[in-house]
Amino acid sequence: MGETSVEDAAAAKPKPTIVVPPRGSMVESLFTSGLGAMGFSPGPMTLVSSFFSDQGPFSFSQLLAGAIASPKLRDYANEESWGDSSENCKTSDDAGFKRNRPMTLVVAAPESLSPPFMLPPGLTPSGLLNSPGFLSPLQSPFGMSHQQALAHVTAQAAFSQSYMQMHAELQRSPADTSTEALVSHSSPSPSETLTEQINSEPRQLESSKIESSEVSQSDKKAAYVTTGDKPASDGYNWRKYGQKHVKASECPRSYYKCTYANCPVKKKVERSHDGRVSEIVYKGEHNHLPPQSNKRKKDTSVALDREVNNVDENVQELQNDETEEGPVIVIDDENDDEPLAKRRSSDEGQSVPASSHQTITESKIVVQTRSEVDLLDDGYKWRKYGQKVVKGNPHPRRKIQAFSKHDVGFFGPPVDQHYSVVLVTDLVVSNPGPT
DNA sequence: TATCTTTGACCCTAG
DNA sequence: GCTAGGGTCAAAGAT
Repeated sequence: MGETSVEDAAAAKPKPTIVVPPRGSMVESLFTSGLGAMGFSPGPMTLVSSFFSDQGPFSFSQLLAGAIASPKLRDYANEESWGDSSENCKTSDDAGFKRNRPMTLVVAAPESLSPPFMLPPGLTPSGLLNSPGFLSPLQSPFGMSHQQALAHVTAQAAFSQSYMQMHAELQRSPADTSTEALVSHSSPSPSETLTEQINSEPRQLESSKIESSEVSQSDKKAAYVTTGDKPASDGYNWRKYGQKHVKASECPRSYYKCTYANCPVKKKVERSHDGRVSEIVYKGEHNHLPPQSNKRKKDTSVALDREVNNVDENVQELQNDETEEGPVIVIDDENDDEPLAKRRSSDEGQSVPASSHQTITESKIVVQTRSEVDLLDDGYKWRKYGQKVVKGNPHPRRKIQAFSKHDVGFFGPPVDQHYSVVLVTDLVVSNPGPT
């Protein structure tokens, strides 16, 4: 991922904002009360894209922008007075929006789409991205890194927006605002509904995949990225064929192949030093149904179950790390034609069928925060590994790195003492599974 | 004995 | 053409 492109992305577009409101309950209650009871059963991208179906075909990026730009949502934000003001959030004229917003979470939208979009209250970015209500790794069959989760945040936001449209009269509930409330909800949340949908029937998966394919027509890359996946329950058998330390990550990376005959699917699993899974990257598409019985080897099951447990632990810890004030986060999703990573020609041939449903976009997420980068409240710890003066930017750029794939340019405070941080990651819109 | 994991070496690609 | 880095192979060891 080129640093230049990150600079371009940061410099080219003004970043409208999404705001993390103070701890509240309404949207949270949306996620906890569940949409499943409403009888929804399309795939996740169907759900998201259907909200904007009357506006023509959209890429995932556009969907995200659409969520951000929703006037309904803005109206709702005004009504609820979730946040107080910030100069960085002067992307709309809604004074009410500015009134009560605390530290802000800002997600960028295309230039023409400026109204901010409110995220569920009561969640800091880290908690938000890792809460079960947002397709937690345990619930999602393919999980996501926190940057990828950012994209899901906006997708979920679009989802909640639609929900709010359908329930305009929904009253504000005094629900528990604690993270535990999100964890222990009994009825399926919208995200759960989505996840269950993905998990359920191959036929439904087919539908989901088609939707995701439609959503990301412009994407040219294949392979899907997951984090904190639930390997033990992904239904497939894997054989480890390699492990390596990669420079981009402090975590050792393990390589797995699907053991099914002639199945081209591979996955990479990265673990942190303490053995926790930090990222799982799938590549290719299964050409078979998942094994129905417990045919997996005992060792594999044990190892993978351990991964699942680790991911659970991670969610808990990140939630515990939450603070009241969240950073300003800007999502700038760009679908460029840059190669995702070096790929061997043999891989390209086997893993990217012409009709591949797997899509991936290289996403740049700009985070604005009042805090120093080391304190960036996204639930992860960062280390500085470089600093340089960037042409056209009076502030030195500090480079920080988290687990892997997150190349970050860090700018000085541009406005109102907010720092801009560009996260570069692989945003996934995909539904792995049998065909 | 079979299967799986480990790990060093090799291959390929990008810069 | 060289080098660095990621991905894969395959022999050896472990279970």
